[in-house]
Amino acid sequence: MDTSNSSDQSSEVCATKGIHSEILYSVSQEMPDPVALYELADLYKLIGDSTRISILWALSESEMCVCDLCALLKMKQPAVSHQLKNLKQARIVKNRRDGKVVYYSLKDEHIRKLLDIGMVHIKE
Amino acid sequence: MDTSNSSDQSSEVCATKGIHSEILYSVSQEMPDPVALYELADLYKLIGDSTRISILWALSESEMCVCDLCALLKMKQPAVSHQLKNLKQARIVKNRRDGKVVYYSLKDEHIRKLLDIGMVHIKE
DNA sequence: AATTCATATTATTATATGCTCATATGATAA
DNA sequence: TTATCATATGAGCATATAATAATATGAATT
Repeated sequence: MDTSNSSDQSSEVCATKGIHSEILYSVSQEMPDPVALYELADLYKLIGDSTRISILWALSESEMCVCDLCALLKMKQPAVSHQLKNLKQARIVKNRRDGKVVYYSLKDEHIRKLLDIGMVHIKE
Repeated sequence: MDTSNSSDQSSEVCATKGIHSEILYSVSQEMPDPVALYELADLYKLIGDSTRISILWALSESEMCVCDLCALLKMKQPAVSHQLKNLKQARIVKNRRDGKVVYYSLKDEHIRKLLDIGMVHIKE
C-alpha cells in the first residue's frame, strides 16, 4: 500500500508531527540505548585525532617507549604523554615500566581492525 | 655497561637522541603517509560524535527524512541538518529530494561495519 | 503570486580539546 | 644524598566544534 518514490497521503508527509511513523517506530526499535551510543562515540572520538591515531598505528607495529614515540611523531614529550594518558584511560593502551623507561603497547586487537577498515574506506 | 634484566646495550637507553633506533626505524617504515593518517583521523572524528553516530545508526536501518531524524533524536532541525551536512561533505551519506522532503541514506556499508566493530569493543 | 511546509544556511555563543611551558614524580647512578 | 634522565602532570592559551536563534531557499498548493 505504501510507495517508494512518489507521494502518498497517510503518514507520508512530514506535517511537523505526522512524519513517517512506521519507519520511525521500526528504526527506534533498532537503536542501541543512548549510553552505548555515547560510549561508541567516545571511542571513535578518541581514535579521531591524528596524533592519537599515529600513536596507535605505531603501537600496532611494536611496543614503544614515550621517547621513541616523540621521535617518531616529531612531537614534544608532554604532548605525547597527554595523549597516551587519554588512550590509557580509555583502556586502549597499556604500559609497563622498565627502570626509567615506560613502554606502551596496544591492549587488544580491535583497534587495529578499526584502523584497517577505516583505511580501506579512505583508499576507496 | 649493561643495565637491568632484559636490557641489551646499544640502542637500549633513551639518551634524548639515542633511543631504540632499530624499532624506531622499522616502525617508521610501516607508518602510512601523514596525509592518509589525517584523513583517517577525520573519518573517525566524524563518527566520533553521539549525534552523528545516532544518525548513522538510524540510516543504516532505513532511509529517513530530516524530520524523521529530528523526531528520533529529539533534536532541533537545524542541529540535525548541520550534522547531515557534515556527513554529506564527508561522502558518508547521500540524499535525494522528493517534493519538499529530503531523504538521507548511507552511501556505503563500510560505516556500518565500523559501527559494529566499535560496538563489539564497547561491549567487551 | 502568495502561502505553507521541509530543509538549509548564517552568525553567534558556549564548550571541548590539543598543545605549550613549567614543574613534579619516579627511578637510576655517582 | 645529589644529580640526571624519562615520563607525568597542571595551568593557560588558542582553536575547533556543536547547538541555538533567526533567516533564507526551494518546492508544492491555493
